[in-house]
Amino acid sequence: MINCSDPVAERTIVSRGRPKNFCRTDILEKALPVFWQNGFASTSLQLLEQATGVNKSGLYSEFESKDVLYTECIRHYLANGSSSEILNRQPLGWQNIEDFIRAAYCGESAQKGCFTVSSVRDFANIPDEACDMVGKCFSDLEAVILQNVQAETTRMDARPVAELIRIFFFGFCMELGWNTKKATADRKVKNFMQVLYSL
Amino acid sequence: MINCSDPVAERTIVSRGRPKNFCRTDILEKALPVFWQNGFASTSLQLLEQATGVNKSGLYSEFESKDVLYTECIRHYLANGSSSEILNRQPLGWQNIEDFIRAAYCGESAQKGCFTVSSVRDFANIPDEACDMVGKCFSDLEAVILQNVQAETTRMDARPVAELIRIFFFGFCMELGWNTKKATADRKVKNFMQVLYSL
DNA sequence: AAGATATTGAACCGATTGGTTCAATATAAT
DNA sequence: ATTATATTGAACCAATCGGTTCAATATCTT
Repeated sequence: MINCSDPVAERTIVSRGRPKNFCRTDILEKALPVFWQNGFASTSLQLLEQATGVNKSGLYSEFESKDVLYTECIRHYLANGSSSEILNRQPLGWQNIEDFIRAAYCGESAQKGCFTVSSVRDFANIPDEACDMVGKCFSDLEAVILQNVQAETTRMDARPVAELIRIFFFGFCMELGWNTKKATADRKVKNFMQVLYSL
Repeated sequence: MINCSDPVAERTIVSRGRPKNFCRTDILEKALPVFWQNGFASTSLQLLEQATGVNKSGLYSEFESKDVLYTECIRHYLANGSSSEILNRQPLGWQNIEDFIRAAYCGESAQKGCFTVSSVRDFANIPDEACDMVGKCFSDLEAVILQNVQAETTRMDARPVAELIRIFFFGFCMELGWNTKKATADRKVKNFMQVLYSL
């Protein structure tokens, strides 16, 4: 069974022997939603085996522990899965902010919200390295939000506005795990943007 | 060792025999911060024994399972621990909103934020009854927030403003588990209230 | 076919999980 | 002292946890 998108692409040299059937990236992308939905502690190796289709032996040949696998999921999400690149689109401004927030529930992903926001609740249980990465992600996020705010004209200082947006985004993502109705989410975003326009 | 505030008070009749050394409420109040900090899955019975000072046998004589203990913690928190009664103070208005948000980190509790908000991340693992109670709590919360908003004069409709406040509160509580500096929290609340005044 | 590599399944490990049972003991009223 | 109740600690239980090891097999190159 071939469940790897392109495992050969990750092989540094063409060697003889049985070719790899899965690659690191595939495992990460299949393990991530499991961590996302269940949280770190409630995600057993059994669940990870089922989700990735890779045996426990295989998982441990690729990752040295469950901790490392989780950390690498975070790293991969930050590098590829998050929607923060939306905030770099030109021109900077409110539209980017709105698109970014909407991406939390309008993407193709089955999971709603933001993996890093959800991971905050696991900070007591996950590796320090994962916490550090998420923390850095948050400050980076506020920085790029700030740039978009500064591109608009506001009566209030841009910095507190950027902070408000980040906090709203946090709460908004949390509620997406709770109330997943798209119409509700649409209304919240629309109202929030109205607030931003008036600041 | 007497670690019960008033166990006798809960006894319906004065019976002979050894008096109770602990009471239900004491256990709930000591177990709650453990659940709060670690989440449901990572809170083992061993941790609960240590925190409550009550043997596993004693815990199971009082609660039929870990699920029930958790559910009762939620119930007790909603009835006694939350700060939502602040929102009923007269006169209704912005001051209540501000006091309520501030209570999330200015109380005497060691835990910052809101237990029910934190519990959202455990929805995949906790009993349905607990989820239902928390869900009802949220709609109740928004209703009473709305009353306070309606007591003020705003250009925007009161309902979206109330919703914004609840979402902000969610995100704010999440960040309290992440950044616990009081000065930071003070600034966030101050800025948010400025936003509310302008709506 | 031979050699090299990838992957699996199963067996195993010690520790811990939530949960049960019960004898022993402590503390009260009678 | 007797009786009734509360509480403990320890011994269990089956199941699961994260983690390791390895023989067997599958799939490639040569």
